[in-house]
Amino acid sequence: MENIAPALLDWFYKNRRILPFRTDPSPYHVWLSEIMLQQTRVAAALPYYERFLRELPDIPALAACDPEKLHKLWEGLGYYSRVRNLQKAARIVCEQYGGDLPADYDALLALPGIGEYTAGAIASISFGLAVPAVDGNVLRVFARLYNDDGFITDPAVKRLFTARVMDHQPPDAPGDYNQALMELGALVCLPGGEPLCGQCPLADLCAGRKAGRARDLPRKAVPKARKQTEVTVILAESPEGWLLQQRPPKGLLAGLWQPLTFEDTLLEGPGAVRDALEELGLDTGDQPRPLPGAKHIFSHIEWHLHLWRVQLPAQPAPAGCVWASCQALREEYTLPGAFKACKKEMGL
DNA sequence: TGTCCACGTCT
DNA sequence: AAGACGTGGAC
Repeated sequence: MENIAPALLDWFYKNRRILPFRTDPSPYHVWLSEIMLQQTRVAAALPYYERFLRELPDIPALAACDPEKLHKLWEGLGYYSRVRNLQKAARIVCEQYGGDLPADYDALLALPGIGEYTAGAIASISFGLAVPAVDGNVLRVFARLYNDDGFITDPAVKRLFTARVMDHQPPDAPGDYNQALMELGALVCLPGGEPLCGQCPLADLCAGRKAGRARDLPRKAVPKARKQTEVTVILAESPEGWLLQQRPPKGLLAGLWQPLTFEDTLLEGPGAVRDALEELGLDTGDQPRPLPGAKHIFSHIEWHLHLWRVQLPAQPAPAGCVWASCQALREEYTLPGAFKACKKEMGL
């Protein structure tokens, strides 16, 4: 196939979006933006990006940040391990590389939270190294360009596509080329529905378009059904504030805070709720009152939330729990989006 | 309402 | 190799 880079780069220089991490593509800026943009849309990530850099303008500041504050800066973005790995990596960078990211693909790849895609993005965009940066956009563009039926969820298919990406990469502009492919996927070679082939600089070269199959590509495996889970949440209030507990350090929503939550558990009726409170050694007060249910969908689990509200007398918080005022809840404790309905009920 | 985006990284 | 890991917005 004819080399796509000339037409692609020409299009990119005329049509690319002005984004903050492009205005100053320092290694730290590109790193942070790429981590934030994993599984997250540009529009959703931008306000987080600006605030994060205001609070933590460089890698040493990130390394030194209080982990609880770090969670707070990420609250609402999801995949919280991303920000924990970001800090782990920042500390390694400070200890091993004097606070600057290494200009080396393999060294980047070895850092926590940096996989093939992110290592390639930083190496090519910030350091000008001739390596690939293949994300979902690029896989879609190449599935169509080559009219390739392979499942892009298959690692072997990804390797083949990556080799093709490198076949077209100009040695003097690897970063622009990688970004141009992603930008084309984001603005023109759109997922689902109808790609905007009329605006595509590669339309004449595109085998998928020629075959009338662009909209059917890429192919991917059928996703597994989500596990359905019943979850009971008790919003317990005392004169000291709301009762919060911290989640375990591993697994789903690790280390984040929540109201009293019983996963895989359906407490039926106020009697069962009161028993659960007494089980924790709490002095129960008024009769627990049921609230409207709620649903939260994770990528792999569906929570059916059963909410209760109860007023308790002033007393010490059980082990692993705290009483938190609304202000403390806003400023210090990170509650994941799964508890959106609870936050509303608690006046947050 | 349900599906897709959303391969990204770690285990 | 395959499952774990969040969220919100478009359609």
